[in-house]
Amino acid sequence: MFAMWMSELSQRSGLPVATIKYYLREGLLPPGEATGATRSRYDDGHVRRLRLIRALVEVAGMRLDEVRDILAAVDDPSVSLHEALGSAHTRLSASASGTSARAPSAASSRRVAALLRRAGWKVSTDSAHRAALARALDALASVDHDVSDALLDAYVAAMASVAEREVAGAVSDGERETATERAVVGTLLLEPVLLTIRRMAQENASARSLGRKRRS
Amino acid sequence: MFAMWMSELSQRSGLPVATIKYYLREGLLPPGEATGATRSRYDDGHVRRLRLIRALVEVAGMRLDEVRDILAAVDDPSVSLHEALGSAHTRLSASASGTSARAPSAASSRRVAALLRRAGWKVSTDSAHRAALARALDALASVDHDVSDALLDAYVAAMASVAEREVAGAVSDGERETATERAVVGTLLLEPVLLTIRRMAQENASARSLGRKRRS
DNA sequence: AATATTGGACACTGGCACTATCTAATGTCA
DNA sequence: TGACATTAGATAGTGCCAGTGTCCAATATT
Repeated sequence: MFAMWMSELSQRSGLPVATIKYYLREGLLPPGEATGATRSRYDDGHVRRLRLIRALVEVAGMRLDEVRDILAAVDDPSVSLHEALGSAHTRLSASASGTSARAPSAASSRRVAALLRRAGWKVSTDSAHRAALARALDALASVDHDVSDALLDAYVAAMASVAEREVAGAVSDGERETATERAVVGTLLLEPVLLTIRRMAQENASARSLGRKRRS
Repeated sequence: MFAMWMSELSQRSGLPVATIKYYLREGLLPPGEATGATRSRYDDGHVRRLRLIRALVEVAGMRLDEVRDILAAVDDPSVSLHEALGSAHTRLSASASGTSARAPSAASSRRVAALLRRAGWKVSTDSAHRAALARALDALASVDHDVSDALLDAYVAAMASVAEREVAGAVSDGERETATERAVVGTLLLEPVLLTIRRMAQENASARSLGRKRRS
């Protein structure tokens, strides 16, 4: 447990003092141990927390209030991980920036239910994910791009095979972090990794098919 | 080609007139056909365009300037699809909100190159995706959550299998839209679908494993 | 004792995505 | 033909977010 003052915390985290104070005010960073009226000691846990905040904001594209919710769940074991992730998920589909999250259509909700039934997955009925997926399908439909069940099933199969390995990797390294924090990181920070690999797969596929077509 | 005035465009799209004017100003929506100094005719292409904009913003979480770049690429065939998607991708990793996109570490860049070599994928050397993936890996490392090659390979395998079906679905329906628009929609609007299914897979997996553990 | 740092409070900034107001020109209907 | 509504275009204002900056009084440090 490396102890340090504010200025060193700022240097180690690479963030301005003013920003760290702001995160303290917003409840994103727990206060240091006060050693008087004008001084507090911070430790490497604070450094780690700041790095996590920045990663969540910069890599996962989360807003600070979402980050706060996630971190609260990481710290408080009485909040279920899935509740926290569910609320964080709202971001991607709908209430992105004030848009009142309209309810998904009944048709899409039924499609999601059928999908989960085919997959044999156990996903709680009131999970935010169900609504999020249904709304995403509605959005696709609104631009005349209905998704086939075949593609959805392909996604399900792909994610099922990947989820196993993700769970396996989650217990690999040491135990410096809590299990919940590892789960959060594994869920949120790996999203851009998966998405980028998907785009590469598409670039590869389209380059390949264009290559075939354009053979002079 | 349904022709209409501004008020009807507003009603059909569900957006306030002021917002539509704003999109016109910002170059997100092409101007209508002017029939005088104070009147223009719009058609259902404008309605479709507005729906696409809202879907990109609400579902894919894009900013308006990114949407503009994407739409410019959709309209102007001289801009390559991959360039447009590459620039849109920058969002997810780094310059999310002003943070100057620092360069990825050499180690991560090498890892990405090795990954692509193993996969046998053809991804252009200066593709934004390479840097994006390397930066995402750096972020993971910064929170002590290094990703195993095994997991990355699993992602590659999963996305390779999925990309085929995506390309197959891209030519299904009619030809009301341009090929580029379909590709954009297929890439961007399906991301939340994939991500949500991944979270469901994790919820299912964790519920299952907790169930095993907690068997009283 | 002189100087530097800090916690805490508060005000201010810049970017984004709208929203509102205004004007002059133009449709529309009685 | 005249009263009324609508619209393009220009400009200004709003609310939210994520910081930044400034001040002050209370310590540390030298």
